[in-house]
Amino acid sequence: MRHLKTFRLIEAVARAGSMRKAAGDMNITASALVRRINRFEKEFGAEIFERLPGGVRLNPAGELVLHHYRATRSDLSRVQSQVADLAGERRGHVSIGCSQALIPYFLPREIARYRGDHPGVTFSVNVRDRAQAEHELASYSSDLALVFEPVYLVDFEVVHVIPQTVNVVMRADHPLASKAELRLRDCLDTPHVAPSAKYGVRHLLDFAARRSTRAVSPLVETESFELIRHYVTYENVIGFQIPIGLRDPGDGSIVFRPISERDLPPGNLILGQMRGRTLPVASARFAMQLATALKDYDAAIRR
Amino acid sequence: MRHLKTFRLIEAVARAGSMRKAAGDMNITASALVRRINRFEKEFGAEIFERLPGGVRLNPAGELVLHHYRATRSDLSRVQSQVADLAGERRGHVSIGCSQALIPYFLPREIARYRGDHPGVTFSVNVRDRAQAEHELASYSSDLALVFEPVYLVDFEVVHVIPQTVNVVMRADHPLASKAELRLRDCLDTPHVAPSAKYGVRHLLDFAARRSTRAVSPLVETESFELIRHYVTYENVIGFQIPIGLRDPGDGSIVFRPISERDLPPGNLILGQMRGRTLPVASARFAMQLATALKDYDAAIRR
DNA sequence: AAAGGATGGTGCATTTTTTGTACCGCAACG
DNA sequence: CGTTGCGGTACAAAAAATGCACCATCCTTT
Repeated sequence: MRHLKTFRLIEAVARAGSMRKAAGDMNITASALVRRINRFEKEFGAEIFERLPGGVRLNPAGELVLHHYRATRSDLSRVQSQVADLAGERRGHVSIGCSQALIPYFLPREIARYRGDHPGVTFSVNVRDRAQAEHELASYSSDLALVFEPVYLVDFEVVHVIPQTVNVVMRADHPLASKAELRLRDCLDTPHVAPSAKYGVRHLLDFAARRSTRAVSPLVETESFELIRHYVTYENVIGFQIPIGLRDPGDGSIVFRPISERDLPPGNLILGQMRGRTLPVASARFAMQLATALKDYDAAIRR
Repeated sequence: MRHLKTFRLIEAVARAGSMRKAAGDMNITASALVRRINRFEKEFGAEIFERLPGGVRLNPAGELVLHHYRATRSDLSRVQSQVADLAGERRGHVSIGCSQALIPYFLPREIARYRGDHPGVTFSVNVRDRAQAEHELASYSSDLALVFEPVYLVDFEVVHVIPQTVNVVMRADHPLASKAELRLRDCLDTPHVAPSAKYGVRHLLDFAARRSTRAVSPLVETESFELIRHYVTYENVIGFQIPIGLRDPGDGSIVFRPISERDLPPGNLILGQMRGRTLPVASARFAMQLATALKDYDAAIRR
């Protein structure tokens, strides 16, 4: 779409922080770019950039314009995919920002299942912490977010939610493995590995620990749940993860046990989108599939 | 905004039903227009118009594109007015589609009051029946609708609602003028003037009459409530209108009496906008003012 | 303090894009 | 069976966007 070229340039300038750099990025001359920007500002009726010594920066008006542009672009591609859909082509693209727990089992299975029905649809899947995931929805960088314990920004709209109890992960020969359900104090008294503060699991643990005037003091703190899952097989300590990110290998190499709800209320695993946005058909349909899959999963682990 | 020129052309073609006519309307050559449309369809990836012998017509994909364009244009002008607002200029434009009852007293007063605070803001006010008013919201032709007994299309979002009882309008020397409240049967037994079927007042009357196996049989049927209001001063018959469109002149030339709620439930006077749309600042602010004005008005006529 | 380098901005020639003119093939209509 | 109006196209003219060389300004470095 040629019409939107100026907006792409504006976006490039905002990103680069300098017209000359942006010109280089977009393979045009600085002069051409400067004139486009200036002409746009004149037509628009207001300046979009602050001119600073050493570069430019978006002013508040520019932020609004950029947001408008992103909304427009997203809506146009929605229209395109909708048209392709009614032409029977069933193509499109779905982009998801999600928590790490969804990466190993849940999302791959669901994506594969969806692509089984609609081979023309492509996906981008990116791991994001809960704040990032919501921010990317607001900037139209993602269509969907599937995150544990989101921070609930204003533009976040819940599509589906299931509760998830934090589980302890450990080797089968760990002393705590014999119990069916663990108390929080047992976990805190035992050497443990934990995710860093920006993750929902840690947030719940910290909150519950504070309530009993205790503290989470991990011997290894990491941003990677994959590391946690593997670390407990190398040193006989415990880790934490939510059930949807876990699967019993069956060989007893690792087991997982829920933490009692008396100590730690279940957190919410939430599928969300940007408030008020009409998603492209493919994303909307995939969101529906995810919602029912989450519902079925939740029903399954409760029986 | 030059970028949106192609869309304006598409709109013109859709309206004219023919490329050559549209080219004339837009003061360009048919060939230029044809190429723009064709190039757009190629870039967009689908045809937008059906080519018929004798002209063209939007296909479903084209309807989607046109809708996208209108949404984009509306959002851009919203951004512009928002920018103007944060620059302290307080200018903008508000367009309203409303029922006739709002024309003589309520809207002029509210608009004048608003313009007292914000002289830079301009208005368009158009009388529309309830179906039209809602349709114009959906096509971004109006920002707000203020209608009696709307038909409630899917995209209609209620901002504020107050009940309004249908009143009988007549001269002070009419036999029915002596009663404080009228029964429906008295009205139907008396020669009466009524609005045509597409208006909410008539809809309520018809509905109530059917319930008592009667019928509204007006001796004059009109689309103009102004005519009704004046007609009853020339021939001693009764007419109908809702209170917000009436004001006691004080000289006894006309009086109005409510129809008993036992016979005719109050209808709803509703302020609405398009669902999910972010209005320009001026329109949003005026909508808030209207909402409180309606609330105050309703409280006043109840005491 | 002077020099150097990077920034946004501008005049002018050049290239790319868009438009206008003239024309074609086609279908409906009288 | 020609006429009329339709969408579509080749080619030249007009218009717009771009690239190049250059300027004034500011900050950093020497």
